[in-house]
Amino acid sequence: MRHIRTKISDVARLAGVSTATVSRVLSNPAMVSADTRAAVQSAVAATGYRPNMAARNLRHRRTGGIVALVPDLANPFFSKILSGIASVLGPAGYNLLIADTRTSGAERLLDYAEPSRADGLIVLDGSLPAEALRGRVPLVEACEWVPDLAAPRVRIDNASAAGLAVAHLADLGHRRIGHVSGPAGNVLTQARLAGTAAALAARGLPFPQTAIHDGDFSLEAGQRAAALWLAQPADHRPTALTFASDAMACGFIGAVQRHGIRVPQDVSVVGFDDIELIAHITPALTTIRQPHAALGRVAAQRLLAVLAGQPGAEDTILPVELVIRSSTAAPAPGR
Amino acid sequence: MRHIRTKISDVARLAGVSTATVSRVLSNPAMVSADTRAAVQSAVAATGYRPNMAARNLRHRRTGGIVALVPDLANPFFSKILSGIASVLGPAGYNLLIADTRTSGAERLLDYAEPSRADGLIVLDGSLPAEALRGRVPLVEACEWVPDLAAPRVRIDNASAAGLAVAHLADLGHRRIGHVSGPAGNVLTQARLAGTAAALAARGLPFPQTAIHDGDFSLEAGQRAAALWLAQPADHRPTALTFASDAMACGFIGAVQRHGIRVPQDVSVVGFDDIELIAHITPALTTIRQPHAALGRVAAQRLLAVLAGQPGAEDTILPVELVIRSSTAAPAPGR
DNA sequence: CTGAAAGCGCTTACAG
DNA sequence: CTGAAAGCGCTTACAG
Repeated sequence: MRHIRTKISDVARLAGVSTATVSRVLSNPAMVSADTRAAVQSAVAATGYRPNMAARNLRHRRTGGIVALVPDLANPFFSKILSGIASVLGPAGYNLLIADTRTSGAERLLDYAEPSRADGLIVLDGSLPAEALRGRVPLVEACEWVPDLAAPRVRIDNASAAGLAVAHLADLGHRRIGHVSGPAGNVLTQARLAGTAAALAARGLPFPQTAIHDGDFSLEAGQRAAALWLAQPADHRPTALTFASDAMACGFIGAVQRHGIRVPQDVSVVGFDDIELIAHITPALTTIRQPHAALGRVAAQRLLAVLAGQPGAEDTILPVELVIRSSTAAPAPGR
Repeated sequence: MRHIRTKISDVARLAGVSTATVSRVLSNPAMVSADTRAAVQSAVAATGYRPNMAARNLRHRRTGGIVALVPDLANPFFSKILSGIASVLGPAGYNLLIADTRTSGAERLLDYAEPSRADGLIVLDGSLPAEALRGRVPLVEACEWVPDLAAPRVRIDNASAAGLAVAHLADLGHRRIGHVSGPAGNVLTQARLAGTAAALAARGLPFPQTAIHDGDFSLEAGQRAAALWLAQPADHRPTALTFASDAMACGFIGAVQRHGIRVPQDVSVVGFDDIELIAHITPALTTIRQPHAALGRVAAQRLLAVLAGQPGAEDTILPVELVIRSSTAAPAPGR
């Protein structure tokens, strides 16, 4: 089925020129006279020749590949980001390699940061060890970031985004506002929690420990938060909650609804991310929209700039947006 | 920041052996005497040497990469499949390259099917041109398939899966059952539509043109189907609908709920896929569960088998499961 | 068990 | 404008 691959020497023989000339026609046609060029081009067409990338890369000391290090490929949150990355890397002539940092061990992580594996790295996992990444292949961080790693970061302002959600609820008249956080140790968790606390403090609203539920971004964490919330006395528990992810907000809403609680009449909910389905559930979720595709695109563009020798050290902060839908309302009178 | 990469000759010099010996210690240590091996290993450790993949691949005439051709990376449907693929490719020593067939042109498609680019292909897009893929790199098809392309396929039995949904609704007592299909021309659309028609016919139930809505798997298509369904007279329209995707089912439910229609009291809905959120919305969606991660894993395993020289021509059919939740019930009396 | 040498398929100074 | 030659960094028959 598969025939022997034609190589540059086959084309050279057919065109009656040297391999050097064939190579020049392919990479820098203007260097070659029109006649020779035409002869080579027809030989290329006749043989269906396509250059061997491994050989070309070896010669150029590059790989043509960029690795995206994803914390959890199975999480749909990353699909639009990866799509954004792919949309700029492809046209720029780079391959997109994807590695799931959770399933691949630390040893493989080092492999990915090898110059012979990839020309650059897009790091989407802030929990990676800085020392494994430092001083290796050029990289940019997107969404999350590794605390002690100096690299261009493309991200949102998580603290003020979280503040936006709080402000919206406070404006509606809520006084007891709770927060369901991301996983402990995650950089986003800390930033969003801090932003929540700051926004609450700025309005003179309380933020006791009991108003904070430890989550992990998952649907199940939202369900667990619902169980805890339901267990609190109705006149003490928060009348509104902000969540560090839409998935958790969704898990919470589903769980409380099964207990006869109405959203937003009995409790207001604000998510975080603006994943796709969330606008179509009932109630449609009020949330903080992250520019998923843009985060991926801009991260890829910045990496390309670094590879082209224009680092530009500052972080790129992309804007978020509060999307008000139907899961938030003024608190019930008397609450 | 980055120092010159150490290469095999550096290690050889330090260990006082030839590059051939270093190479042997790395790839086939048993070939080398214990003393030499130890000397080489400590030289490797001292220099932090890691082999250059491009060179090794060139010599081996392989790339170490597998390309997954995805119809739309932004669609979260693929995240678990890709995760399954990555979980077997990584440990097997392959890189996973991802290409979005919608954003990359036909020319780039040919590039991906180049032996110098990838050792194999996992095709997740049935709308690709067979001739571009034929006679090139080894490949397997997963989920979807290209009609005229002979290759191992890893998929579900879409027709009987669709039949499962119909049978469930018929068992509940529904007589007017509709279907919202996938995009025209898609192989899954055809199989699921045929399975729906066959199951309906087997039970002597009607399946008029008016009971079929043309969808495209998207949330918006579900909304459009809702508008059409709402426009039909209540005593004529289907009392239950099966959908070719959960996203469409979700769009439908959201839209009809906003019009005061209750699911499942006023209309029963069965989705297809079992994506993550769907169990947490209200009502929780009854659906056909596809084994997403397993589809990816098995596809990768079959490709590995092909690359190892054990093709095994038949398709692998993975089982599906009807997951009954809360979006289906007996039709209202008198309907 | 080990080394010298050829070669994987390209590209690019260096001459001419 | 074009060719001969070296070399990118490995691996593997082939000798010994």
